[in-house]
Amino acid sequence: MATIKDIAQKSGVSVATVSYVLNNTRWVHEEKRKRVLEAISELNYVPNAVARGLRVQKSKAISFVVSDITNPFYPDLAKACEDLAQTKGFTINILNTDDKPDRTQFALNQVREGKVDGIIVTSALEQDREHFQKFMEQGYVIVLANRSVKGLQVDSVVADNFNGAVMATNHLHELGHKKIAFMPGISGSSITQSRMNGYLQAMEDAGLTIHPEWLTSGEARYSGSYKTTQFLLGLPEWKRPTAIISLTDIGALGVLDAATDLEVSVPDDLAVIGFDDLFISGTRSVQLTTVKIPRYEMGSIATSLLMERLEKGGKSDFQEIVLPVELIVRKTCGKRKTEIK
Amino acid sequence: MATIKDIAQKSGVSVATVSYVLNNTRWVHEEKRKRVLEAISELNYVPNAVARGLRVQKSKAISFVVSDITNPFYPDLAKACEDLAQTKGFTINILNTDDKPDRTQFALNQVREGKVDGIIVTSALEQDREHFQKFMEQGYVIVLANRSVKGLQVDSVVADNFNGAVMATNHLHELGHKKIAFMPGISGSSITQSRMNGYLQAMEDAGLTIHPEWLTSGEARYSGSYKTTQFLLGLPEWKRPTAIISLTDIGALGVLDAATDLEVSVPDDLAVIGFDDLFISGTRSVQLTTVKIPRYEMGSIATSLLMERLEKGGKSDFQEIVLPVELIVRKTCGKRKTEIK
DNA sequence: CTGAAAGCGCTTACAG
DNA sequence: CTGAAAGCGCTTACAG
Repeated sequence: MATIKDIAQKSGVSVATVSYVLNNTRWVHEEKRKRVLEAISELNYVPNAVARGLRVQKSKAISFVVSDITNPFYPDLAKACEDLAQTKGFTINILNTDDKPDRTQFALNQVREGKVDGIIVTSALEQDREHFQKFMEQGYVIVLANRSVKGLQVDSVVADNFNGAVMATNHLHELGHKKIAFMPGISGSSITQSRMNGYLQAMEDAGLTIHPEWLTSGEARYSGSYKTTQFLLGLPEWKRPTAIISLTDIGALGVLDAATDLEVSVPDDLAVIGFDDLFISGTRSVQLTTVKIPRYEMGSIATSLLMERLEKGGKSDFQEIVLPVELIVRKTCGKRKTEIK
Repeated sequence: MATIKDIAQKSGVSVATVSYVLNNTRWVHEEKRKRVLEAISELNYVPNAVARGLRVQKSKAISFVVSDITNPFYPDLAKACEDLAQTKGFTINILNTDDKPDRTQFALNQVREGKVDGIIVTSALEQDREHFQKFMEQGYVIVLANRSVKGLQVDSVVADNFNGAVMATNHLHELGHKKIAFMPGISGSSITQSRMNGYLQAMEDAGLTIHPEWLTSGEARYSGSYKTTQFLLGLPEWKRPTAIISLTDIGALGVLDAATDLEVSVPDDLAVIGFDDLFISGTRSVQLTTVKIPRYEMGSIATSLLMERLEKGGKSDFQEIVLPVELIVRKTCGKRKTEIK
């Protein structure tokens, strides 16, 4: 592998000059410039990014931290991140945490080690607060996407989860439902919290009462939601929900399948709403009514925030961006008001 | 940020000694050792990976190159890659190519720049052959997963696509189908090629004739497959297929939706088989019969192959691993033989 | 307009 | 058992 030294020798200039033409960072005599360029192409030279990184103390890489890239919610975020990062010459590292705090710590370490310049975390938990706080105090940069952390001063972008849940609940209420269950995900996630609050608020505003069983977690995943639905549908009729709001579309798929297996028909006997609007949800086979979360946009904005922060530095003027959501009405809630006992 | 020098000073030893205790690479007097460790924890020191990387000429990172991480086929591969890489202390870079050759070139450059030690490409195309060849001749390491490149000497892992297609075709034939269409994806991909060959072979063995229209591409995506299905189903009855093999499950979803919209019922009037066995395919709403591709295993093996090659080096003894596939019979092909005209 | 040299933060022969 | 020093491949003040 040729190095800058080889190029300098071959073209009879100093390594400094080679560096200058490489980076176009100061005027070089045309003649020399040409010789350098020739040597570069002849020796098939490509500058070593690690050496450069060490010298300028920048890696031109960022980490994208996610609980599980296998969850169809996240790839869009990751894609957006890469699309944008790439235009700025950044490379992206992906890191699955499985929502385990020590994996998140590991992610923070990547920037401490200088492997990446900053980090986007989509899997923040309440219990990460102190670690993030300390991390930022040390001058490292982080931006939160998707999940936020209460009381933490940091750049972040989240969906308007509260209102999404309000919209979902109201929609069901307008359709005549009174027994509406809300199926939360893991605790410590701001998403569960905000959506639950929206649901609670809307239920109260509608004058509807809530049975504690209606708040049983489905872990936001397929199988958890499947099981919780079995439980919910097995409740005595007076408190058996006629509608279920699932924290995610993937969870809603579990709800739908449990209903199918129990032979309760959707939307006639059970209405279901998800969150996310995954590709699959719009498919003829599924036709799930759901609250659409603008994932690509979220990833894009998170990346911009990170880039900005990387440029300007500092620990103030943090931005918290809340993206509007949209209720996508499809076929899992019924199209018209039907009498519900 | 503390450096190794700070630690050396604070604990009154040489930087060499600090390095040795850090890496546990030679015996250090217990006393000093303790002082070093103390200094490290007091100053919150974490070694700079970039400096280390420059010195040892290894980045401890690999790239995972994919056409589109947003395609639900790939995250499992990426996850497997990260899971395994992580145990070896490697970090993983993700890179979407959109099947554009220049993006693949860009990926190769990451290793030329020393940003990563090697690269796993899941998006290889026939037209990449020369570039890969040259790349490997320069001593860089690459392993192919999912898609292979004919005539290229390289470590690789692919599914047994030929037999998968044979199994799918035979299954349909046994069910009584004679007019079986096969919907290819993009050209240049070994997947389309192998599966098409399997289909062709099985059709011939069954003594079935093929109309050229039956080989119209669906681009392996939802909308392309949707359109191609409209076309196929619009053919005059004597050559309208009664069964469609889609190159992917995502494509099969498009086939299914087109059928629904055209009011041809599955499996009664149309049988469909996909490839992949995505999570969604097993769902009650879909119940797609499909050829299962062991994605996680594939990602895992690709990563092992890369790690091995990184350790032993060399340009010989390349391994080509072919993973067995499995036909998962669900509901889109009919359960029993029905008479088909 | 251009070059010699310091230095980024490590590891690792080499010498003692 | 331990340290001084070279060197990985760059960039960038500094001097001319």
